[in-house]
Amino acid sequence: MKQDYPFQEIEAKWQDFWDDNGDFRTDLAAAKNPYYCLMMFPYPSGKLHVGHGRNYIIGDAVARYKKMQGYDVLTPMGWDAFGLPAENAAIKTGTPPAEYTLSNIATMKEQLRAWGCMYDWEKEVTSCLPEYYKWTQWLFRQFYKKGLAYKKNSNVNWCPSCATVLANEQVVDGACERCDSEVDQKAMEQWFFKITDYAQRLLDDLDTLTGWPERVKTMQRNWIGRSEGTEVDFAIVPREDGSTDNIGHVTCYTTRVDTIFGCTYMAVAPEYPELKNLVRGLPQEAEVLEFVKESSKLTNLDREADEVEKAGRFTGRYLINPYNGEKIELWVGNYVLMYGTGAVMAVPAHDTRDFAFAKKYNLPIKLSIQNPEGSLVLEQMKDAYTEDGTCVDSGEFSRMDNREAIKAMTAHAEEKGFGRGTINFRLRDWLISRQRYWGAPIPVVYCTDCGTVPESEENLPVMLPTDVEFKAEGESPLKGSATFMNCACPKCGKPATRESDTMDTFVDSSWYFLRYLSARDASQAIDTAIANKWMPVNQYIGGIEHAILHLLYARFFTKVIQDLGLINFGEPFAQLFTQGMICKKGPDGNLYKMSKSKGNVVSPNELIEKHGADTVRLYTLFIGPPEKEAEWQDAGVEGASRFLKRIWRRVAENLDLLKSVAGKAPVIDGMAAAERDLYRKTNETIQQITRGLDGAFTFNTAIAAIMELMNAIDALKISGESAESAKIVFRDAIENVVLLISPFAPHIAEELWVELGHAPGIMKADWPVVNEAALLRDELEMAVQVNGKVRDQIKVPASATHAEIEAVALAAEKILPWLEGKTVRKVIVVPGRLVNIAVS
RNA sequence: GGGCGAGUGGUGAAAUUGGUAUACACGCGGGAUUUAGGUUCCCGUGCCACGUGCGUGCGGGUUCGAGUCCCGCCUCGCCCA
Repeated sequence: MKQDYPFQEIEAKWQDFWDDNGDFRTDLAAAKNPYYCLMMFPYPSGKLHVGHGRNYIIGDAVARYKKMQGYDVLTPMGWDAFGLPAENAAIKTGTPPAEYTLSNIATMKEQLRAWGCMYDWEKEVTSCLPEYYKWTQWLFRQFYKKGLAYKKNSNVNWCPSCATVLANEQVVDGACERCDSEVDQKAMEQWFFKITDYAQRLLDDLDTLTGWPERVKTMQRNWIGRSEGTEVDFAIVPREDGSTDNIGHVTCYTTRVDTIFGCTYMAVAPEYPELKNLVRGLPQEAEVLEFVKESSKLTNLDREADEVEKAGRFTGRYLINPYNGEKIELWVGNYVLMYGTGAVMAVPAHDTRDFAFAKKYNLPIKLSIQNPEGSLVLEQMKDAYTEDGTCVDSGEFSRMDNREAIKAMTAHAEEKGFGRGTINFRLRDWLISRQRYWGAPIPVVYCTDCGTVPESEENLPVMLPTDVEFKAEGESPLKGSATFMNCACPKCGKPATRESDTMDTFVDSSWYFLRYLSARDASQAIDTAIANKWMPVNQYIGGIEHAILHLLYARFFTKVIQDLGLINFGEPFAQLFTQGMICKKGPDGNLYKMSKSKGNVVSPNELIEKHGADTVRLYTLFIGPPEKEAEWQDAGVEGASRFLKRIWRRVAENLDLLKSVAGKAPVIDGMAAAERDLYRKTNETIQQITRGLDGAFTFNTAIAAIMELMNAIDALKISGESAESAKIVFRDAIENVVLLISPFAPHIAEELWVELGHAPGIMKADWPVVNEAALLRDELEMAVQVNGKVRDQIKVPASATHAEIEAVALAAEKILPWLEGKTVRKVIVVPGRLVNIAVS
């Protein structure tokens, strides 16, 4: 055995061994004790840095730990391989997106292997390959048949200079990422998934996800944004010439109908469908239409944000508040979105935005809720009062508690027929259309005779064409491909045109975890029996940045697929772990998330070459609590490296000694004190690490505990002359170090395991079990405090009673001076910990 | 503005959930081995006025005892407005 730690040699060797041995290949049908360990599949961006590594290293450590516990662990890996960067690369360099993507995948696969992160590559999925996106399209078809995929007019980001549609992430501060010109909102026909049909279930089932971080569930709840409110119809006052608009009323949605007696105007969104009709022929028409045009340049995000000033225009029309018959003005406001009904009743006295708006345009303000102290005076109000209180000037509802009034007033509206209680969600339907090339084509055909027809199942996949041109400007490259666009109508066979939109890449990632389970099955998307056996995923590991969209979409897909009868569960991920990002100081001295653009990336390749994969793994896990952000410090890697060298050396320099006691179990009776201490420490370490890994993922403290055990091993000062019992305890401790560290630093563990005389394959060894007897002590060391300050340490027999401990403490040498001239008021004994003597 | 989370040595961080604050590591200082050291091995390392002292962002409180619980602030982060 080499005296120096030959990491390069052994790491390559064991990676080959795991491959050849099929340690990470799982027989899905035969497995008896399934454990599905899933990491979020990456976008193949090119090269991974050590920040990305955290995800895979945590996942690999969990997988190895669970294997040692006897589970049949499935750890698949794949590629979220569609998306914009590949298309941008094509525009820039002319490399076709497929080529670019597949070469990135090859690079990243090698990196993962070099890290020692092993996967069942037989189940690899690559979302940009026809064998995968065929089934993405097949699922679209199922959604379409269920009425969950539909087309409607919606705004897109439009760059007038590039003459192209932009994705949200291509819009930076309202300007085009590429040419910096101002981005417009342009209405286009787009495809949507009807996720709103599932809003209530997506909300309710969050309560069943006990293995998810509360934080993520809260974020999802807020995103779904369920609110209970009231819809109220405000009748439109006819024009002065007596003509009607055939509209009748404007319906608004409010969660605070209790304030409706304070409503002094109504505001509709610039996109309000009837707005043009309402202003037709009025003096205000031109100004209102101009305002609508201006507002359309703002994205919804801008309009909700505080930075953009609330603005509006009077439409020239009036409405009647059905509760009190008052005539109020109808305005159009840029802060009103086309959510709900697209109209809001404005109550300046009790809504902050309405207050600012009313002040700006000099609109009336009316108090309708009085605070509990009764101290609100309209003239002195500097801002809206939005808290609860008592209704005032509210007709028959006056003096009612406002929360009660919401119920009573909603009931009143229902009775009179001018309103109704409604549940509203903030969640909008999911816009899946992308006017892009590098995505799964939406499998729909437009036929002059049959209209919109989904492509038939036997014609799937609708393949991405290769006769395309990538230009910075203009329409989606697909529109320029004659071979793609011209097709036969699947219904009548006549010439027809294809949909040129592709699907949002979030669609691909919404079901990949199901496809892993039948990755090579050419006959179906999902193997029901296998999916029901392996799902839900036992442990999902990924970044917090996907807390909302990806996880919500994946949950939505799972529920739809359940409703399609293909699976028998409605939630995909039983246990979720979100790891924190790795940051590093950039050249400017500030701390940033590791990324190319900040110039603070650390590549694993050189580090692995210099220190070995196990060192990089160990440091990555030791850096801090895995759920929190962490700062990468190059010097820290040295510490991890030093520790592994030390373990190696300890085995190498004592190899004969270790072998001389192989197979002999420690016997507590007759152990010398030092041996007994080490044996106890070994078992305490096993206990601590096992508890840590089963609850949270406390890798950092687990590694610290192994380091402590190593310090205890060295404290024994073993040598050839030591007693055999000492050698046995020494070997036991060393063997446990090797076993306990194997999920974190698997290569060195495998090698040392063999050196210690075991058959190759440490993952087949059992995870160590605590010997409870070893944990016992016959003597306990305890601190003695006087008035809460530690003044001495005492030793008492483990069997000592409270009274006996108290007596020892009160008689302790260093304690006596503290008690002189004082009265002992109280003595608290916490066995095994401390004695506190309260004196005065 | 609302919600959630965090604030502990020179640094990354521990603390069995109300029980000896700073484990483990980095860095730094000293020593030994070595032709040499970006090696290895020891020792030391919260602060200061060196005490009967102080110390977990700040100020109060509960308790025999508070990093941990309660009240009020300050700063930072995330999410939602």
